[in-house]
Amino acid sequence: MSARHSDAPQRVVAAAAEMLATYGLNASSVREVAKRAQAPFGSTYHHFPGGKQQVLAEATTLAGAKVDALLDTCLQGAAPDGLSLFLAAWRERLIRSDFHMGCPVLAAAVEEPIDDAPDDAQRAAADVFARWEARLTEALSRGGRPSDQAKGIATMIIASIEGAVAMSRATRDIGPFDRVAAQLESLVADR
Amino acid sequence: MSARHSDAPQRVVAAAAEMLATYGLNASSVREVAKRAQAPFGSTYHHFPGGKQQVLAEATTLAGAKVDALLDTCLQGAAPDGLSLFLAAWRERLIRSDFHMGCPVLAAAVEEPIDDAPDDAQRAAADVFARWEARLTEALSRGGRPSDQAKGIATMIIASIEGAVAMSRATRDIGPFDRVAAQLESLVADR
DNA sequence: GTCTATACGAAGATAGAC
DNA sequence: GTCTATCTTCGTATAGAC
Repeated sequence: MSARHSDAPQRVVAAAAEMLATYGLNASSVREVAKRAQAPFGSTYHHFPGGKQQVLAEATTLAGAKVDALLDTCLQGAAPDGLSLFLAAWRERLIRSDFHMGCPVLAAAVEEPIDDAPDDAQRAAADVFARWEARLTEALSRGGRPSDQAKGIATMIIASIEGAVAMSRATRDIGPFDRVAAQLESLVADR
Repeated sequence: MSARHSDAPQRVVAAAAEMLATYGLNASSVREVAKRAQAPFGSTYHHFPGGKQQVLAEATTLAGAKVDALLDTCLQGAAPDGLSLFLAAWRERLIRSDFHMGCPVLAAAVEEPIDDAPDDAQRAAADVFARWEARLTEALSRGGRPSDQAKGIATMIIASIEGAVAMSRATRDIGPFDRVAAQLESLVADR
């Protein structure tokens, strides 16, 4: 089952997601992304006619889908245990990258184009956030939470993890992340 | 009491903080910052020999100090009420900017230099986060929280507000921020 | 279809006129 | 001290050779 076409475009999108996580949106140049994907620079505009905007929007969507799949896996069990698994995965990512890798979706969310460009990556980030919220809300409801409470807690989980990852990155200290993780586990266990 | 020297450097730092909040670190060019500060471009390197790194690090520190002062003002009263005031200020900022302005400190935290540059802005962000945590921890302790609980809650407050602001920006919807605010008020009121 | 070579603008930073 | 003009590098994007 070999691919009919080159899989360079997939590698490009994956490399873009990695760059987003560490360097942010503006610093993730098409040149450098192609270089890290070991793909020729010129072909990028053949596979991605929308240029940089398209590459980074697709990278944001891909990264969001990966996290969504992880969430799905973690949340098969009971809600508190599932959250712990998810938190452990984020903790591992921070440690393994020596606090250099954050969340690519957050990167797309906080950098707007300086002119009035279409801002596709930020829209992709909005969709991803909504998807994560929906998945967590559903899991919390399944776990017995009234659905109005569930949505608030779901948003809180996403927001605080995003913030905690950023704080731990900046301080190069797992402390902030661990403190937020403890608060979240207490919040979800509570009833 | 006129200033002996021009106050252009101060305007430059303030303009840099504004750009950080909306466009992020990499997009905040020295040229554009000087232009918005109505300061001549060439003088920037006279006042800031450290170049872009120095301008944005100082902008991060300044923005952090402003928020710290706001926190201080809000937290003069009781802890739950003080938090509400602080949340209201952030909510206002999101709405007034039509969801375009986020937190400049977060911007400095999540964008690393692509080479192995000194990364002064990120270090400044780390200091700011630590300062905010300390201020909130102290206020919560004053409010009667055991100090081990206080620090965890303080970190949670900062992380979740940062994440919520980013989520509301991306989705152009105050919903995420309001849900997190409600969760935080319940967390702090709880005992 | 795939990629090299290039156009064009904007970035960071500096030299040197005033 | 203050700022204009410029150097160099790197960005996005594309034209056109293979």
